[in-house]
Amino acid sequence: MNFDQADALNEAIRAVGIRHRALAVAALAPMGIHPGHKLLLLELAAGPRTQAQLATASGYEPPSITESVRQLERAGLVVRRPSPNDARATMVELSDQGRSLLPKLKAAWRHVADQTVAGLRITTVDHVIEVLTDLATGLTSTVAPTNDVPRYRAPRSRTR
Amino acid sequence: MNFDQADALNEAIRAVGIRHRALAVAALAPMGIHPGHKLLLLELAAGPRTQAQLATASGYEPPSITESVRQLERAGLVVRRPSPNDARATMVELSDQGRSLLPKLKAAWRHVADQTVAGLRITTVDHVIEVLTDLATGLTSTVAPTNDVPRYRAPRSRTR
DNA sequence: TAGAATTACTTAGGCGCCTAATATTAGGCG
DNA sequence: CGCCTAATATTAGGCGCCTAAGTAATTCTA
Repeated sequence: MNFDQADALNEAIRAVGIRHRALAVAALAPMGIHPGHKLLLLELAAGPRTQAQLATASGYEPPSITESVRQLERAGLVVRRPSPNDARATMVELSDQGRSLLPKLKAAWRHVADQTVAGLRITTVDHVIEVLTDLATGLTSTVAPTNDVPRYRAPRSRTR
Repeated sequence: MNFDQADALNEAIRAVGIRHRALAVAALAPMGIHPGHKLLLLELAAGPRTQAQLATASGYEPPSITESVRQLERAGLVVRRPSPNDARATMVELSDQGRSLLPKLKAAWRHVADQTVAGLRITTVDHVIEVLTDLATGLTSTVAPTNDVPRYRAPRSRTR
């Protein structure tokens, strides 16, 4: 690939990412949450989860989960309680308030997608989804093996 | 658009953005710079610029430019000097060291693009560029008018 | 030409997410 | 049973970028 093509590709990805995130932030702000929260809430819609499960599902690191869950709890959207099976783990689940927010959340999420494709000139929505999905799965399989370290390494030992 | 389509689109964009950025970070790290710096260096390759011009060209806010230029200066890639025409403005230009880094920088940038499309299964590179460019330009014209405030508002007055 | 508005940049502080390091619990195995 | 390793969660601190608010210089305008 020549430089101009590469630059066009890279910059388009960067621009799309930034703009899309801006749309998501704007759509979710009225509910008092941000894009990272949305992922967790929608995952919790399927049932209670430990924080480790939330980390895997969302792709965020455990410390980020700790903080986000704390924020969601403070907002009253989520409840934390110790796991009955594992004294290390914390179960997180939607509160009634959190559950009642889901429809509005999904509507906002659809709105973001609609806005994202509203300005298309030469392609169709299906087309965009197809290409982006292909790109995303290709990237996931390309990037992941590069750093074949697990996402979260437990401490090697208690030394020092 | 139904929810599953919307979610697929949104998540694909999110995933592509994250992965792509990870690739860019990895490719630029050996040179001691990060993706935000790259934009500035490549803009400066075309000639000296004021920080305000860099802000407009890169899409970053002036305080971010201040910090990034400071880092690039500390790394010896860039030189700052007062503008001869305007005592408020600072001219930024590449140092010899910065200029000599450009070829490696462009190579890394091409490498990122190559990696990005390496995993494609059902589309071609040209296709991806076409779709993403369409999406990016559509988004720019959709998002920008929403908040039709200039990117950087000077203080209204010296009050209080 | 003097005051008001605008522009260039900086400082201060926040936010979302990260890595490193740590405490605690769980489970495999001699 | 007693280790040793792995897993869960947290604290501490960093990074890139942001907004708000401030200073100083310039331009507009009445």
